[in-house]
Amino acid sequence: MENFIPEALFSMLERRDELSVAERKALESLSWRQRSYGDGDEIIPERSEPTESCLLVEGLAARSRQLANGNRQLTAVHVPGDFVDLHGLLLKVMDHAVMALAPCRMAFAPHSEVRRIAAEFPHLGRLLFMTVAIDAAIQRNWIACMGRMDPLRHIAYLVCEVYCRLDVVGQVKDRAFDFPVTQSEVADLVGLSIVHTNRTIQELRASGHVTWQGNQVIVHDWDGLARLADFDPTYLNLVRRPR
Amino acid sequence: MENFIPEALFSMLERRDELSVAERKALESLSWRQRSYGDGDEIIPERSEPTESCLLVEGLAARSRQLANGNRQLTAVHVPGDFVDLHGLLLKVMDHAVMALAPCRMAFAPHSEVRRIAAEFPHLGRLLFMTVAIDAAIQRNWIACMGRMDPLRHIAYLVCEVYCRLDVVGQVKDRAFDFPVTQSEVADLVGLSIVHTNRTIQELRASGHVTWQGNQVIVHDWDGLARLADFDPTYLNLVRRPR
DNA sequence: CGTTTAATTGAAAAGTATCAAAGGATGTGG
DNA sequence: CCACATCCTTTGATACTTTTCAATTAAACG
Repeated sequence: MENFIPEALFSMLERRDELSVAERKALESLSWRQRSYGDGDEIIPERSEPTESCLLVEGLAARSRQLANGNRQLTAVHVPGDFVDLHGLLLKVMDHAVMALAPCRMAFAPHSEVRRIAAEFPHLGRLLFMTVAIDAAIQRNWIACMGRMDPLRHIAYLVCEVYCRLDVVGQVKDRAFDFPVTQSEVADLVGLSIVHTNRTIQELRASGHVTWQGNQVIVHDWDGLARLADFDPTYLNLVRRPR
Repeated sequence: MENFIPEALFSMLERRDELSVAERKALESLSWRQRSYGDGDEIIPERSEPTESCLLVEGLAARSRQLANGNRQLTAVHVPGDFVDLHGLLLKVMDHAVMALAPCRMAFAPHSEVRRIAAEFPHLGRLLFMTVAIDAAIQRNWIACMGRMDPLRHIAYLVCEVYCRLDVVGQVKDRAFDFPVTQSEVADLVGLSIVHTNRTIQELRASGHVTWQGNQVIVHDWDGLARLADFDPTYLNLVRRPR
């Protein structure tokens, strides 16, 4: 893939710290390989041992864990700009799968090269690993949502988070964004049954803070929604500062 | 603190990869500062901006998130050897607190020095950031437990995980370990009410796989317990290989 | 030995899952 | 353009799980 420029990754990182020209060039210099996936496709299988890190360029993806009882839990959502598989670089064996929630374009770069630029540019390396730490922070919040929030607030929180993360990469227009997931997928995100998820989404609509029809979500009243969900974006680290 | 040797950290890392002499020396050379905490003490406050990373040397700690509705959710347990606050190095502002679940001894090292050795020894840096990725993997599993497992399996899973992690640092003897947490804390770990947690622990005892009296947990039938919890330790990355 | 904290129990209320079915939207082939 | 199939959303009713409230018992501590 000649001359692939990971723009969304730049947005994601530069929202948190400054990237030097050399660092940008280093990221561009990786031998990126691009590939597209259809809705529901498996991007990285559970138990596989990837040799490339992958970056979500376009679309929406999720981490998925299949349980013995047949249930599925989605443990993370990924938006364009997310370096989805740095985890695999550090951990070797996938303990979960990565799947496309919608048609996706992914860009892959060899672990060896990522390791090399991380060693050569320690600050860039820290920024890359920071994205892993941000993923961890997001997951901690999900744990809190699942354990101690009622379904209405939990789903409201999900909307707030996705809104903020999509906004970073310019995918929110006029307080609206595209969220191409079925209610069954939302159920697997929040850990509820489909029926209860449906009723909760209706309740959220009735609260008046959002319109959520088909794949489009419009946030009419951000402050009210954030208050409802007790949403504090600190954990997303949307502050530009030396790291 | 002259000549502090982070033995538990060595065990933790060497269980995953080989440490060179230079890397060990680099870790020993940090200007460690040690401090003790009592049961329930706050080690790192929410919203603080730590300038030191902290390592749990002895005791048991947890990450804690306080919600607006007054509820508390514990999002991680930490055992000796865990570099609890690398997150703070990468993320700057704490989005949660770290607290002592039992009397703890912590060792602190300045972020600047940790950054320096990570840059100077890229492989060691990767291993340190690997611990963040392992924390993330653990949290993903917690999400799956909370969302899609019934309480009995969830608590069984917690026992399996703590067992494995304490075993890495030599804290399991004769299939038994010390687990100095109240049922109210277990409730905040798994996201259930105290009453239901109590009943579930009784159910777990009745299954015959474990004895859990006071602070001592004895696992009589590891295979049975792991089968009950659908526990697969892959995500703990307990395999020694180049990373 | 009294005081406090933690563990345990019972019963009622609230929340959630499951089952079964009915609408709605979309896409295909005739 | 219609008939049909498919997938998703929505609804109602019932069974089950979990929380909450209110006590009681047990253990730890000065």
